[in-house]
Amino acid sequence: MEDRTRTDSQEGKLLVVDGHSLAFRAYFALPVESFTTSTGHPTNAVWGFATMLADVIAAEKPTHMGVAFDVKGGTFRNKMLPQYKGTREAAPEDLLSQLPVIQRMLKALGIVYIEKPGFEGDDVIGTLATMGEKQGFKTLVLSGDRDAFQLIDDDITVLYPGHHFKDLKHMTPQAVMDKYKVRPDQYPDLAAMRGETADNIPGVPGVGDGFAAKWINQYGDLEGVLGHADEIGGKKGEALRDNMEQVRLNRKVNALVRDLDLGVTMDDLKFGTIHTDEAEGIFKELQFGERSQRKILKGFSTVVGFDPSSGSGRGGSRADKKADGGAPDADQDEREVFTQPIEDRVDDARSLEEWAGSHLPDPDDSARSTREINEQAGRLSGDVDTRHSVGDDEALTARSLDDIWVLYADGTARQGDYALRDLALLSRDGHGLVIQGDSLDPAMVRSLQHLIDTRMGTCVIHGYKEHIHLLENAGLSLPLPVFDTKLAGYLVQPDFHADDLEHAVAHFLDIPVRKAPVASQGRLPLDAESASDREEEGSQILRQARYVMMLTSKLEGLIQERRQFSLLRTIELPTSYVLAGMESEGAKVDDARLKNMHDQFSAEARQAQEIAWDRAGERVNLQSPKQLQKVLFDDMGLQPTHKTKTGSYSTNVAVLQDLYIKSVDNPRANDFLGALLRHRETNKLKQIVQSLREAVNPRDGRIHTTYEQTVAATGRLSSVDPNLQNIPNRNATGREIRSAFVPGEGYEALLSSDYSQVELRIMADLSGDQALIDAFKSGADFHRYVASLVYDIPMDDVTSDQRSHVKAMSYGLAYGLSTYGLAQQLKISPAAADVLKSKYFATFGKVHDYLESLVSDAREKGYTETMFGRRRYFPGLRSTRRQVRDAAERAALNAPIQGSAADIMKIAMIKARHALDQAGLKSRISLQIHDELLVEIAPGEADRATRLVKDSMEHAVSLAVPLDVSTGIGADWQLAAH
DNA sequence: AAGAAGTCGTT
DNA sequence: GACGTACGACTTCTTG
Repeated sequence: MEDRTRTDSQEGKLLVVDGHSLAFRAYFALPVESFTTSTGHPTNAVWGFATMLADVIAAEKPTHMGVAFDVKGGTFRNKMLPQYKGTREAAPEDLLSQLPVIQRMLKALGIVYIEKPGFEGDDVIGTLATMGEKQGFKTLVLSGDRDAFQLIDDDITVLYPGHHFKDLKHMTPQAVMDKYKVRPDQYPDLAAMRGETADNIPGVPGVGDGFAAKWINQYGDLEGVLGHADEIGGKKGEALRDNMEQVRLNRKVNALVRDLDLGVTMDDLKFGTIHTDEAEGIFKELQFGERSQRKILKGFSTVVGFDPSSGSGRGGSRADKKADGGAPDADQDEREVFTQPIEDRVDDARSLEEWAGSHLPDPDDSARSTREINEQAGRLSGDVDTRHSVGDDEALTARSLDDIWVLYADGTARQGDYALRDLALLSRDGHGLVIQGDSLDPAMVRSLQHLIDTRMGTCVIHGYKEHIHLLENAGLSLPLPVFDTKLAGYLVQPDFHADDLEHAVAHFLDIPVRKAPVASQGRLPLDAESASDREEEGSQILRQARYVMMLTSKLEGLIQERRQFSLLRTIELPTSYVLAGMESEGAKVDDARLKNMHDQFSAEARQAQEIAWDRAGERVNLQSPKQLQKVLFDDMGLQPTHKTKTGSYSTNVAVLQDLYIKSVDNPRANDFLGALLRHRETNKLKQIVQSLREAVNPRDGRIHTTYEQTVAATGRLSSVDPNLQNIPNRNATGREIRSAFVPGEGYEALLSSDYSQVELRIMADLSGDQALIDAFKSGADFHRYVASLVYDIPMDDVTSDQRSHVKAMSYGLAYGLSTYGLAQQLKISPAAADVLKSKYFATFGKVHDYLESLVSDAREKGYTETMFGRRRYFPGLRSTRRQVRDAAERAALNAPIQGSAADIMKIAMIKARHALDQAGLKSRISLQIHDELLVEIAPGEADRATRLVKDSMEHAVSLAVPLDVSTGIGADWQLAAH
């Protein structure tokens, strides 16, 4: 915390604390699960309160102090405003029970606390602060209640917790001006108009801080604003006029009383004696860790010169420490381990090696290199047997992660451009090394590479794929690490999305975490950064590395418990390696073709727009659902058919097409709808083409997408920046865009290789339904074959309608499709859909049983599992809300099927990459679109590459049915389709 | 500038 | 009263 202590006045420094608001904030900021005694008593509010107070006292060193509390029973405010704090009164029992404990603790620590019946803590605070000021004290008010802002002036500062409890904002007059654009004394005027959700005080609807401030500055104060309410136009003006009474009332309620008779003098607020025994007794009762106790006592004692070490002699600490004495203990009370690693420095290759020698685990017995990826892939050689393991989890698990180190790199990675900033190496003994990317000379790179190659078997990384890119930028290659906390976190909880490392730590370790400042995101050119900035960054990156270390112990346990180690090491990590390669290489596009398409789509969209505008009689924004609603349903008087989630009338294609058909008698509307539909389509295509063009890296004319490996809850990949997994394919016009994807220089063709009906084949395997298995083994047209079974007619007699109905039914199964949905999709009656479904299940009884069992198992266990042990949890299955439950059931039905398909494709990619490398081919995997691989083919390699890729995919796993892969080769992606 | 809502592209 | 999974991206509109 930076030192903001101003020159203290002669009289001293007074700290006034809003006990309730602070306890309240602490309670909600800290997860109660991780702050509970063994007897089940919550302690999070007490702990947060005590540590924050200790911090503030240590940092500000006040001479006098008082804590104010609210008293049970109403105050004068409730009489004016019955709903006042209506929401807050319902404070959870878990919090209320902690308030007396806090008061006991304060007493033991020699701190005065004050309650005044009929008034709030706020009024006590206002009074104390005023008293202090009058007597010449510098005053600090620690409060999480913004009403306190009105007290601020040159001598009174409010310490206000930011979004993260514990980073306190020093609210000075200037800080209030900066944030709210009004003076502190005007703040209550502003708050009266805005309202206060936390206190259940309604403001003027639609008016926030911004508008309130604007008006106050225009008219001077609240009365000025209300006096001129007539002059304020728009909805907000109207709302203001409608709520003048409420606002006046709010203003009365939020004024703090500053002249209560509390019966205390400043002398009473001096620090008393700390009753160490009593305090420690309370801490013990609360089961605070030893470190917490010391920290709290030390904080409070700053001001009275108390030495914590004298009073708290205690039995020996835990015996599981590492040999080298003073090193931080990795296993200590995790919620308060923020001990910064010891930061070491090296500036040449030799000292780097020495550092590694004395701090990192010993080199592995066999030197590793990127070849390990091949060893890993080697384990996948031959068919992987489905039931259901890609490795021996026991054996892998036996490799303990005790002796590990963390490699953490920081930098930017985007669309094929990668820049390493800093690199941190953190050892288990608490020593950390920070190396600036731009300080790496060739000798250091060589040392570093050697260090990495020989120690990757003990290295933990957070995000292997990203690290491959960053290190690649520095000329370093990165073999498989032993563990990846990002991937592990994803396997443990695939639907949790951590935005960053800090978020993941906060989530998995249940601790409050300081958010990394974003300021370092390259806003300043490097040379403009001061030395201290870089230094700050050094400790920053070590802190991140420390987080990775902390995550490792937690996640390792969870992964072992779930037996997902082989999933992580044999599928996910090698997949990262393959993806990194694909991202670096990118996919070549023919920009001339893209430009052509763009011009064409633009022209068509413009044309359609002209017609639409003409028929509408106004220049409606065709991309604004809101404006379209007005034109269609108000002006033209068409009948809306479908509502959106929020209750407005939908204007999506289905509706527009429906309206189009129904409006044959209304040429104006009909023309408009036709033009609108054409505009929708062409404009969308235009956008897609445009975004592709913008994504082309000028360095190589290629598009480098980023595959997200930890986003899709089912285990699939996703593609961003740009998304290359949703390039149009359904109709001819859109499909044209695929012709812009071409082989790059040195390559002669593209190979498209995709699985046919993987998901259905997985269902056949998992359900063991003999009829379905036979259908696949027959080698006949699958859907036709199934239709002939379902309708009990010869294959030759199956009509195209029957075939497509059965096809839709088959796919619908895996999605938990309702008969209603099926009927809609096939445009048949719900009754007919129902008949189809019964016939289908009569034919494939075991499929039905399997799907049922999937859901009931999930309900029982709480999760589903893929063939390779990828889990997904479904809390929604126990929801009392039907809609939520139904959705969860459908997802639970789909997850193991879609997820197993994803597992299989990942294995296939690893194998294909391995096979291509082994054969010494230049051809390379370019894109993955869930069940399709697009491969860039080098001259003369078409046949061999096709065979290797097809084979890798077909033999990724062996199921009860064969995996069928169809391939095609062409001069562009569209021509490669088959 | 950020977020919500609506729409639509893929598998 | 809704009614197929899983995503990413674009635009508008509102709010700040």
